[in-house]
Amino acid sequence: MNFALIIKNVSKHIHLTKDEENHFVSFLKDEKIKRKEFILHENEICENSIFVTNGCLRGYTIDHHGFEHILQFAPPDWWIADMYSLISQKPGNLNIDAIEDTDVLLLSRKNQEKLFTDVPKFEHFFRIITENSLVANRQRVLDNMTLTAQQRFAVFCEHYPTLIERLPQKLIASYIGVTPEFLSKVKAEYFRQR
Amino acid sequence: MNFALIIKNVSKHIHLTKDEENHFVSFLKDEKIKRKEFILHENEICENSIFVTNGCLRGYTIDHHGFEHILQFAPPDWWIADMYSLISQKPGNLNIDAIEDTDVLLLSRKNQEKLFTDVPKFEHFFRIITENSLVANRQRVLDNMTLTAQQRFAVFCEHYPTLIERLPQKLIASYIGVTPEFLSKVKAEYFRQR
DNA sequence: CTGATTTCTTAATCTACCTTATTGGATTTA
DNA sequence: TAAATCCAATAAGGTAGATTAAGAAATCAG
Repeated sequence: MNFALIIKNVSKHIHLTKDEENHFVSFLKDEKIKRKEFILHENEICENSIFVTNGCLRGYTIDHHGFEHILQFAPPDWWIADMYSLISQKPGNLNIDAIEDTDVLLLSRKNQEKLFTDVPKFEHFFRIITENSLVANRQRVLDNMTLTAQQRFAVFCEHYPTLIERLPQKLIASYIGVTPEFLSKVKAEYFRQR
Repeated sequence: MNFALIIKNVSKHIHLTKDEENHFVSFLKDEKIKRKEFILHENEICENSIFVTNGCLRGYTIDHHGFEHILQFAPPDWWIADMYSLISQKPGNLNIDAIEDTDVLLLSRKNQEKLFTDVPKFEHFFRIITENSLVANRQRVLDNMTLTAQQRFAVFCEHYPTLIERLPQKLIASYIGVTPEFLSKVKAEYFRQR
């Protein structure tokens, strides 16, 4: 099992001793998810914070017309969870499935809490990444209110260049909040303009 | 100076001794903001987490057509800040001004950091409220993608009944992401339907 | 390798919401 | 108390993006 990536991820914000590293990884469980398989369904209770080491996940809801709306992609080195359900331990509205065959590490809510008491630095770590995530989400709310579809596509291209190559276009459409048909049009215009 | 409200707010998530309470409030600075006065302008660096004890603030951006888009209201018992700027200590894009004459308590970034080392429980507290805020923002992203203007208005009514009475309609329009004219129409239909 | 399925593109029509404008009432300010 | 400003409501024309449909291209499973 390869913990190098998650250790590097954590080390961006806190410094760990060898003992603390070992203690941390002992709380993790690894899992493999095949393309199109789910790791969380809506109406389930989310038990884990999920860290992606390989492949790519997506978190999305389905509206009452049956359309999918993607809240988040999780390529390698990213965390994903249904935060509402994870915190409240009530059934959530997020589906998480694999866009490609994917390897993940799972940190259960219980283990996370133990980790916080055993190694308080981790409380600091999760505060920081939660803050960063909050900042990104607030900006996304504003972008969705102030920008046109074309501008949102441009922002996505700048912000997630690796995802642009990796993802089918209709998933990007579902993330920026337009239909695949309209994104196709928007994209054609966007590239004509340069 | 009245610290009862902020102590009660903090006590929702952590338990403080008398000493810790006193230590905490010694870090706070109080300020009064008149209606229409600013406490933060865009392109400034946000130095404080702001806690409202009285009145009401709003956080918003201005787009390149000069239209305002409200990200957040802060009635009494709420925290507000330009999280991006506060964390990065770079110039932000949020304006924060007062909708009514408002009393606030300010916790500077520096004092907050001191607080975390002096009383680690506060790191826990801020992790929790940041998580809650993240959950609300993620849901807002999804609501904006999946709901019609009328449904978003209904959600706002349910979620913030006190604000509905308190705020002029055009501010609610600016929060849910429609023009005041369209909200007027939407609202008329909404109430006709019950 | 091949048929099946998924994905992308284009185009015509449609609709939720925007823009602009006007009116009258309510609040603020002088 | 007047004047100025702000605010809610309504209406008509305009636009970004949705819907539907259908063919082309790419990808996948056997």
